[in-house]
Amino acid sequence: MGYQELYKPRLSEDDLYAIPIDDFFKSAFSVDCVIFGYHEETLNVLLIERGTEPYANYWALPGDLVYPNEDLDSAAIRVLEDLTSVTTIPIRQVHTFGSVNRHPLGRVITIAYLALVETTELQPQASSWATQTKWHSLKRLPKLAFDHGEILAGSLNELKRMMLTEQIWSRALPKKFTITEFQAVFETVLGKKYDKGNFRKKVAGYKFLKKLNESQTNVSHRPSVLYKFDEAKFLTMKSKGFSFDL
Amino acid sequence: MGYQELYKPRLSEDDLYAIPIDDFFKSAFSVDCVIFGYHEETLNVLLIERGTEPYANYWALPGDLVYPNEDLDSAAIRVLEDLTSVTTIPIRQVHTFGSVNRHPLGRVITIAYLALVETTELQPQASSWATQTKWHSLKRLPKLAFDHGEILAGSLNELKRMMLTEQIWSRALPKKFTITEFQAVFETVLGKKYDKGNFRKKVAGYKFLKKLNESQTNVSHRPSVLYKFDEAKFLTMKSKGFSFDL
DNA sequence: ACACTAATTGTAATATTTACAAAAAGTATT
DNA sequence: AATACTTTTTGTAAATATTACAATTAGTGT
Repeated sequence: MGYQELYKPRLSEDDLYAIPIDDFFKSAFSVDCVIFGYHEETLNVLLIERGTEPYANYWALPGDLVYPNEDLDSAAIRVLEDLTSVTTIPIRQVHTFGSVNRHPLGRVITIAYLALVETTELQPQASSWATQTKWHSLKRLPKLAFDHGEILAGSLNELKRMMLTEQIWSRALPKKFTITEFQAVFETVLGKKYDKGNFRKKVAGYKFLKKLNESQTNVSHRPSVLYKFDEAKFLTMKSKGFSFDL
Repeated sequence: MGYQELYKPRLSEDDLYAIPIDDFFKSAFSVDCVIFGYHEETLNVLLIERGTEPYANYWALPGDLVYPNEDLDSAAIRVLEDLTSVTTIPIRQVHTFGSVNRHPLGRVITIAYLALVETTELQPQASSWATQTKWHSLKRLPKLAFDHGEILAGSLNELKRMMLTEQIWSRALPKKFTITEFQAVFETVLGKKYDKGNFRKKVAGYKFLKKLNESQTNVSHRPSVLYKFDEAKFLTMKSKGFSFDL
């Protein structure tokens, strides 16, 4: 009995018990990293150009197969570094994509991870089998390899959700930032505009935004006071159910 | 070179290219279903007793290996039915758990799915290698097989999140329900209490809760007006960013 | 000193939330 | 039939929060 016949989606109980357990262990899984980059009111995503089959010369999310003795989270960090030299950014699991025919070489499901960073904080450099790595504006995307278009779309939705409940926005800003900059990140990612006076009043009161005794310099207008993010306070509030209501 | 040596988490580029691609295709994946059941202010979870190794005689989430030509979502539905005879409930992917040593037979990552239903709407019946299936109160849980304790804990958090953004609560209620019943589902799952007058005023205005020309009968107090859920209206509002603010 | 720009504060009109209290609509009991 | 009882449903006043702007402030550049 060939595979196609044996592994039809619904098996009778007898068929089920007839499959040797080892026959299940013929699949692989990969991780794909959706690295969003924010800079000056625009949102980008970090892509690589594939230098190897399948989908050679296509643009793709940085991703690769997971080693048999490697945890998923570690794999995502490792793969990202292998392909783009990007390191030490916090990534979060988003969703697992597992259509039967999504990969031409066999059954490969992929676990998507995402991050949001300040575009200029990273120095991506292609390595391993990636021939290029480049930030792409979300407004002009090339055709992507595999089902990466779908993965990207799903991850963008998840990013929007996380903006309101997680501290994921914090890496899109410098260590010290103004309320105006803070507002711009939310406006860009969520695609909404807010009144600046009202936004400030709502947000400047949060304990996790710590006002510093410092202001902008060299701006040709009233300099803005700088704030920094107090992650510990944020996590306390989050554990009590905090989320942004913007 | 043995596996343990070859597949150390960080390989040099030369090592990487030395691994034959087929060596990656030695893993398997499973799905695990976290079926929460709500009934009269208590929350349960549906467990099976395993009749087979590994973890024979342990209680576990209904779950099993995915066939090589089976989509993940289909697999979750199929496995749930195979083990518990439960069918036609909507399930949602939650998270993928992939620690290297989580499964004694080899590298198996598992994709967790969850659902929330009215406990009495299901007639679970053990079948296949499940020897029993039973609702367990979340307050008194047995020791679970594999990492299912962790999966359950994570899924409960996800359930709470989904209560505010998805229509997942709708299956915990009968077709026609009172605002008081609606409130009790939220109170139970989220573990909070709300003022009944204020809750009603906030919620009864939502377009997706359609007031019927019907009331409770045979209750020894003022009978409550019945409502039904208009899913289409909910989905419209959701696509515009609606979420409960409770 | 004055113009210019964006940050920051102020404000009045609305709208919402909160904590209760009161009324309503049934059944059960006297 | 009247009264008690229970939970639903409506009402309300005080406190808060939101909204849409306007005015003020604190710098730089001319």
